[in-house]
Amino acid sequence: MGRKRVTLADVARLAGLSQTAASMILTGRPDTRLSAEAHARVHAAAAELGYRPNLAARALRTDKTRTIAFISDVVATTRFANGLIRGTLEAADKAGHVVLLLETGGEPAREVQAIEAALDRQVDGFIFAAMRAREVFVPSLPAANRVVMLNATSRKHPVSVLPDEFEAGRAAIRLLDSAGIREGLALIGHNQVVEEGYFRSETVSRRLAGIRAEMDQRGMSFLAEESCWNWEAAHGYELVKGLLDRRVPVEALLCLNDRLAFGAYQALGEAGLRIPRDMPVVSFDNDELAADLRPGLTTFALPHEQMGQEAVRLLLAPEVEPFEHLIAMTAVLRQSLANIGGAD
Amino acid sequence: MGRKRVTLADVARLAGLSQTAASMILTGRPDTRLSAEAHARVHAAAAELGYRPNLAARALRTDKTRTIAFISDVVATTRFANGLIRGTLEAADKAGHVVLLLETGGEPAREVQAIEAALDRQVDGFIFAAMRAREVFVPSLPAANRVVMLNATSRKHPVSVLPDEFEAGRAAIRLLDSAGIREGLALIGHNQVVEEGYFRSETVSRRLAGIRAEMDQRGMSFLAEESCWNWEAAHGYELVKGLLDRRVPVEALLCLNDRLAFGAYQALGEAGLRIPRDMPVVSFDNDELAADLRPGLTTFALPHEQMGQEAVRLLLAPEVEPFEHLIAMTAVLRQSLANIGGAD
DNA sequence: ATCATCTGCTAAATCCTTTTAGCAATTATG
DNA sequence: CATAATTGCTAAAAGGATTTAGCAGATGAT
Repeated sequence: MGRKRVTLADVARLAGLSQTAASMILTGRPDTRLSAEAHARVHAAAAELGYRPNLAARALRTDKTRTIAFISDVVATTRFANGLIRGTLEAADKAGHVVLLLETGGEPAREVQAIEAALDRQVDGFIFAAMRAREVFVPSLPAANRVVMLNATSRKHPVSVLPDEFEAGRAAIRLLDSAGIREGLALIGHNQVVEEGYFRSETVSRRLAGIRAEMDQRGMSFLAEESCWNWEAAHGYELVKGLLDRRVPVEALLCLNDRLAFGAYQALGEAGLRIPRDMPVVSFDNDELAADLRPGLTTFALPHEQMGQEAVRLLLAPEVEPFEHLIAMTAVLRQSLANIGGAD
Repeated sequence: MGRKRVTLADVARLAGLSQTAASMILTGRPDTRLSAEAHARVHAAAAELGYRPNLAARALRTDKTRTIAFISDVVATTRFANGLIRGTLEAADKAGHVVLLLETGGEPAREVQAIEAALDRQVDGFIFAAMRAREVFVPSLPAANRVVMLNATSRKHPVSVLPDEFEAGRAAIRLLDSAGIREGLALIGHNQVVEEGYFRSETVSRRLAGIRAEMDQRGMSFLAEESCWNWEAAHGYELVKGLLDRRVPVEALLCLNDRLAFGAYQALGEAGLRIPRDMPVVSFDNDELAADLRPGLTTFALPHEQMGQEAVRLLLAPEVEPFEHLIAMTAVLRQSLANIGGAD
């Protein structure tokens, strides 16, 4: 009940040594000359009393808090956040750190507030995460602070972690080709503006660039490129329905994300077309719903969890190359593409 | 560059007053007798220097950190987490607090670790969140700590925030009845064990209890109750396909969650049945996918965001009734149920 | 024997606030 | 007019760690 917190002084007293000695021993200083016996006594005393250092006091002295700030634009609307946060949490935990979660809604004013709140608490580093990979405005920070951009890029802060979209684009084409699909392929969700990288997603433009590069190399080309602004299920439905209504002789779909693919499934279902027999479908993201679709959707997974882990690793590493760190997107093979040995 | 952090002493010096005065003025103490002029000078000095208090120092002195710990079993697997976290973040932000996010995977050892990490950082309160509402084991905490259970219950900690599942169950039946559906109704996802509340979900058993209570009152009963253990899309598919194969003359489906409903859609689609004309569907959760289904799924929304907000409110309120605080689940009307003025 | 070096340890300062106790001058009270 | 109360403010302690500077005794070098 009324027992006060155990302090270092208590430990020192029980061990019969000075606070200095206790501190040095417990923090594991390297070149101290304290005896083995002193070490043993201090550790024993700490264990006996259940000593836990007061981190506020330590922070006051050392300016280190073993806390990292995760500042994201939106946790809310997107299920993508989960993986990034989970990976971050996991890696932080392993490194004995803890995560302060802050959300800005992408509004500069709230970004400034969030940064100040984090600075006030003397976090050891910042992870700025965007839910759609893009160039993010980051208000200026005292130079000493370490920053990693997660699923985002920034002029000021060159260390960033991104999915390897270009390579995924290439791999998707290779996968289709190796399944015997070289013609009659429709691209669902092409968007000129996105492709040029002006808006929304830095990386999705690379996804497309990878697709086109690999197709060029193999002498392939799209039979149709259906374009839309947003990439929701409803848009996928409309685009594919349009294709079918116009009787374009499409033989396979490459959807730019899983929600578009979901919409495509709906349109194909209504038209009585079977996947993959009548129409194989390949997509990107590995959204949760990809596994729930019937048949399961073959898709290239955004490696969010690994990205979160990598961000923490970079943040805490003694030194780091100031580059983009690309994480591979692996194919998740399901039944929407036939002739391929499938896994879950 | 090399400029050090501005401290309270700097502010006091510039204002020509003592640190004590500066502290009292900036923390807005009520009954101090400092002159209006002193107030003005201190505020001016603080503004001029861009003073921000060192929260570590303050925490050391006051034991308050304006930080709350959000300890959850799983952020990962479930999209439900988003709403809870977002609501928490929002309300915390409004109250000038910040959120430490910790994940335990439901493992007691990690729970203990997470609590210690949070205690070490002197958080002002704990929110324990479970992704499926249930009784959660919480390792013992120093009695002084405030605790709110979010989407969870605990013997030790009586303040909890839960969705009002019972009432939602009743409302679902009322909604079906008012749409003219009184017979031929099938329940998808019934599960004896869940209903008795032994496992997984404290609240889903109430959902069922509400359904049954309202049906009894109206003299209604189910034509079929299809039971399964897990509530994934695949199970919904199997159950509904089974019903159709057995030619049970079902006229409407009440699914216990949206993923089951998703599976039901798939089975109905394959059988060539139209929703809602041939088969209306009503469900629970308002999962993200409910809006993306065709037709849109009418469902009772889990009010996760409000729940998160309420949890913070309760945590920071001066005093609180040690009860369950139930948050209403509102109907989201879409096209899967006809004869009802539909929204969105 | 003398001086330097090493060994094993500690006293005290420091980080930055908040808070307690109290001082000196002024005003009110009997 | 003496005493009490009020006003407006400050010095110093406290909170719990880390770190700097340095002490006393033992050992080694010359």
